[in-house]
Amino acid sequence: MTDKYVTENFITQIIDADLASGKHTDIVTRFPPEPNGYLHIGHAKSICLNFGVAADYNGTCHLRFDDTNPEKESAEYAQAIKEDVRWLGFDWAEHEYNASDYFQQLYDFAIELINKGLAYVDDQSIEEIRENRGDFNTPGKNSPYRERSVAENLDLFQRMNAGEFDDGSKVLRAKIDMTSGNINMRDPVIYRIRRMHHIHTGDTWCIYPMYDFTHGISDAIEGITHSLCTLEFEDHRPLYDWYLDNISMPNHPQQIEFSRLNLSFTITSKRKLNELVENKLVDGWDDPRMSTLSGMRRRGYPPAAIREFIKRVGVSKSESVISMTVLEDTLRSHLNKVSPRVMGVLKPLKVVIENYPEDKEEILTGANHPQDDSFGEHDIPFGREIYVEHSDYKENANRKFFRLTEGREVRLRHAYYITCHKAIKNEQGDVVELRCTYDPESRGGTADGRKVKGTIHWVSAKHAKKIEVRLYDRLFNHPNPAALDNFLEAINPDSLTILKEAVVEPYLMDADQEVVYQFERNAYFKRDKTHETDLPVFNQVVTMRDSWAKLEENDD
RNA sequence: UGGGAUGUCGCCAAGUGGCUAAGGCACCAGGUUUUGAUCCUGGCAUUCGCAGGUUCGAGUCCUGCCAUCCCAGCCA
Repeated sequence: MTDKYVTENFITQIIDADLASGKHTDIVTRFPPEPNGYLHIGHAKSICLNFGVAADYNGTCHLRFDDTNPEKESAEYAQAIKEDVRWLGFDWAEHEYNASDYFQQLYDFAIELINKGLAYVDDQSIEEIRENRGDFNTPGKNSPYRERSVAENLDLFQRMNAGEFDDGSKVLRAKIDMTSGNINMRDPVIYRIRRMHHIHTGDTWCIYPMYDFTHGISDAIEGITHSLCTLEFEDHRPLYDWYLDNISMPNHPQQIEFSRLNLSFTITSKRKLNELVENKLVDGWDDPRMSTLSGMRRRGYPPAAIREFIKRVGVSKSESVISMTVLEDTLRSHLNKVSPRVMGVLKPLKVVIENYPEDKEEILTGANHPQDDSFGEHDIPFGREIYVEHSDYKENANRKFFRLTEGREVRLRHAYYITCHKAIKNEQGDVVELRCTYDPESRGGTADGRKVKGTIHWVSAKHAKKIEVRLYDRLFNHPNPAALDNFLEAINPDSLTILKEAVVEPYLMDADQEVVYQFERNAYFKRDKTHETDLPVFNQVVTMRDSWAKLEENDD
């Protein structure tokens, strides 16, 4: 059960019923992006659902580019989409298609509709068509060209295709019902004239089919059994069905709609994401704060964690906004199991251990994972001078603060007990160094049974490797930025913090740079390969849960 | 105002007329712990948008109302 991609939901119930009734024996789904932008977390839901359902039912999932509008599409986007889908962990094998592969068949089906008297060429202008479509309260008016003969429509449509008419001067429309309550059924446009170079068909066509006409027929051609899409297409379904019912097509896929994924404090609108990039509010489409798959990849989100997140969220028809904490918890619980531990100090404070010999050096060992021995262990150099986290010292600490303060003993992780005796301040009064002593007998821990509550992380000053660390917070301060008049006003000015003084133990720099490491007591980090400066850059994936911070907050 | 949909705990989400309304996140309280992490234990909806009705029995069926979302591209 747990090895499935998708938990039971209303869609899998439909599939189960279709399998039980014998309507289908093999399940075929499809992920149909338009190659006009980058994929984001919302697409991840569709990808995981379509590919996941196919995998769970031992079926097939096609990747189909919905490239019916050459105006907005590019091969670069298509390439990026393929990379993202693969990265998420899915494989369409040989089933990569384009809606444009079917342009000839689509054209022939349009001819069939004309021959059946179900489609006509309309000469009305775009404004007239809009005008005559009516609105929610007013039924539409039939086009004056609606009753043209089949022969005339055939002639005109063929000439549209031959390039005899200007862009926008004519369209092919389905003859359905201009008074329908469903505006999609008020003689929808099937083909428009648009002289534009297409990423796959080049200049062979000057007429392009519309989404509604193309999608269902493409599904049917490919033998898709269940065509899963988002809620806003619900009232397109009658049209999807109408086209398939009125052409010579034996199979009829079932369109099923589910609700989009919305994540609190984030944005998933192509237009708005683009605005962030254009206005240089982020460092490109793959900025680690972006909700794009490329951004999450660069941030260090493991694909398996994203899949798990989508699985946890479930599939339904109710509009929902998933709390960011669900994503964070999924990330943490995944990372906790797979991340090797390492010590890194983000904001270093020097500690001199006065009773540790000047020239002495020791190699200690630390487990790579506290609960899983199979991760092994690694060497950690120790010496007289070390760095500890600045926040692990507090001048006036209460009893609940079990870290460094004058006279208090703490444990250095994987090392000795030290006791702080004195804090050295600079002229401004900032603490710049701590003088401590260590207990040589305390290595390994238990010593004489003293109770030492606090254990802090550290890095040997002599062996420390400097790195740049980038901490990320939510990009927006508002739980639903998309709902704002101007979402840019909700931008969190502190979404990125760059730390250039951070140090890590040498082991990290020798280890695999592809994996996400836990800097103990801090957060999970992954090496940024894309935009490095003079120092190695590490991106914060997600922080650890911090009940101390919560405690402090509640005390205030 | 027409058409389509949705309303179960702060956020998701099971539930398909019959034992005490799953589970996750969040939150709260405790325990273990060389990460204030992890892990473990316990708490957290007398009630399912509201009001009626059917039934021995309703979150599940019926009626009415209310709220929210989507639709008037030659976009997808």
